[in-house]
Amino acid sequence: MRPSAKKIASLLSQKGHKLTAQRRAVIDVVVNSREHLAPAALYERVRRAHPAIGLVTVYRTLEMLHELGLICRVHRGGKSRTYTLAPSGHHHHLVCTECGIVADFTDCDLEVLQQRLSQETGFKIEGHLLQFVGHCRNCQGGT
Amino acid sequence: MRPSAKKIASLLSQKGHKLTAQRRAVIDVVVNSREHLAPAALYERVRRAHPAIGLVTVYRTLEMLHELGLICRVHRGGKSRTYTLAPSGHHHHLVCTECGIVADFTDCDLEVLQQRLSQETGFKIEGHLLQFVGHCRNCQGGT
DNA sequence: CTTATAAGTGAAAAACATTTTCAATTAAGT
DNA sequence: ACTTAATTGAAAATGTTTTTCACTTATAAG
Repeated sequence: MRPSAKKIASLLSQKGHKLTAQRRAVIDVVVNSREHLAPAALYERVRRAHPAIGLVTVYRTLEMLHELGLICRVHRGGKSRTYTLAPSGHHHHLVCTECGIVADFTDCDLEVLQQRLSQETGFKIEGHLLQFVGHCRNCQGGT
Repeated sequence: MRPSAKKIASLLSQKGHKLTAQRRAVIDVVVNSREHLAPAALYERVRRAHPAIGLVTVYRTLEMLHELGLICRVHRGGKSRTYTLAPSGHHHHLVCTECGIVADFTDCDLEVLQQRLSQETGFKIEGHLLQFVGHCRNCQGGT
């Protein structure tokens, strides 16, 4: 179940952050978007409800929400980051290289591999990034 | 076995590209570096052998080698790309978030997962990105 | 309800990595 | 050697993200 804007706002203030109109506006957009959005795209949408907001504030708010684990960030090849509401817990992505749509999935079964790598390399492994790329149903016909 | 500079150079000209001093210099650095290097870092090293080279040329050469599949590119969280000589075939990375060092590994066993996802989502999956992050042996003590 | 103040804001500038442009240079085939 | 299309490098353009700093405001205390 996706968290509501109210829930996120209240978590924010519990953590000692102020609840400004700008932050509410950013949270609203994130909560009401199914897609992964880049800061610039989010900024456009937020402006509809709050025309005076600055792009900087959007960046800052997204970073903050990300640090609190409330939204999730995906890096897409050098271009820009995208953010989306964090589904509860650990998950991964399936990205369409044609249209950029992102599907989520949750199970990955990497513990065994992780443990072996940890032993072999001496790394203390703290996380992983798993992402499949391909073409979504809609983009399979075309050139 | 890692390909030699000669081998790469000859592949380049086979593909109809000119063999310039600048390209040779970039190839030499890539072949002689064990690490994954960002274009700027590569540029610094190439300048030792070829002081007049431009950063643009380094970018262009890396892009070209990458398109030919001769070197491999890693995206590291929004910052910059890094390049390294392509080990033969499929492989993945283990990145230290402290010092940025990258270790490679080759086996990932994702076929089963991939097939299931493909069925569930309708995606035609063409590849995947698997990367572990953590702290390497040297960076585990510090703050 | 005021007040104090630390947190938050936005415009502009800085900081980056990367790409584009374009005139000058050069590798490689004839 | 000659020709020419590919390549180069400086500078400018682009695009994203961060920093700076003077101004504003949410929130807690009185």
